[in-house]
Amino acid sequence: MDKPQPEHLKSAGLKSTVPRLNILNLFKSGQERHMSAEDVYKHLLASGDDVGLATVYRVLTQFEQAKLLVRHNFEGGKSVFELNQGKHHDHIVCLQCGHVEEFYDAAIESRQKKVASERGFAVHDHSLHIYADCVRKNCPHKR
Amino acid sequence: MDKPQPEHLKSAGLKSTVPRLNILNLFKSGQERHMSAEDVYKHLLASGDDVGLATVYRVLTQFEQAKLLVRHNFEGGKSVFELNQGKHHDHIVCLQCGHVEEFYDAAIESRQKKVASERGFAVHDHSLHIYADCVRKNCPHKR
DNA sequence: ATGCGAATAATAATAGTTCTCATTTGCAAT
DNA sequence: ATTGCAAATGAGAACTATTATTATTCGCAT
Repeated sequence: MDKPQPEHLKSAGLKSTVPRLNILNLFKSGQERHMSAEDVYKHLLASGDDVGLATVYRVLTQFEQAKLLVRHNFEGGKSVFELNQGKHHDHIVCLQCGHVEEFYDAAIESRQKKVASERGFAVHDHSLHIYADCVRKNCPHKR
Repeated sequence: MDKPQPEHLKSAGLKSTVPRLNILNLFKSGQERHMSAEDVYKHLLASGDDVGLATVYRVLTQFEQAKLLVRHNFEGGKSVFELNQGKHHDHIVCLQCGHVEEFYDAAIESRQKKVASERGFAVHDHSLHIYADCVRKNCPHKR
């Protein structure tokens, strides 16, 4: 269906290889927005692309450095990645079903900058995760 | 020097044992505010208290559940604990020296609640970590 | 087509944490 | 004070996520 798009890899200084294209396309396909290394590995195997788990880890890290992906460290120890679409956002994670919802709040962002600069810090980065339950009895995000 | 204070353990429904008292007192001593399991383990061994690493992990988790301690998952994968002193706060972590500074911003807190409730989530918890550099050339928080 | 440096796959190794289970301990009831 | 027993501990094995090692393979400029 969708052809590989090596331009993004080349412009990131990465030579275009089969595993890299497969991983990038998996994220671009939009099937699942947030995936761990294990998730990516399983998706690729399931769709017949033979790949090594170590390669998945390496490529995800490279993509993070190339700013193609963003890494998140949610509770639970494992890193989760998502396509970097330019617009920063924070996350609400449902503790019942694991569903991740994104949000952006300008007021929160600007207060953070203020707090940090008042204390003499130059902000690199931040992570804001709200851990919550879907309110309704039948959690709408069952997996 | 400082006597054990079993009241806190009892009221948390935990029977007062030697390792638990030692760990609680270590945090209360205030020497170091933020410690990983490994940190706690080393401190205890260094002060002559023989303890098992598995016990440290177990007790830290129990103390978290009993709300005696708060767990933080900063970048880097390992959990860090601090004494729960009632007042919630967020953290700025200096990427140069690892120093952790605490802050509280009412505006950020209330915006978070608003964002979550608008989306039908009941907030359990949140974590906000700002990763930054101390602005000055000579980072004031050298370790 | 071919050669070389980079990338890969398989596997071993590591770090952080949890589990298992035999032994010990806290403490309530004698 | 002793005893009994459930709960807690310690030692090490096991587990999970991730990184390192290395021989083989691949992308791509020539």
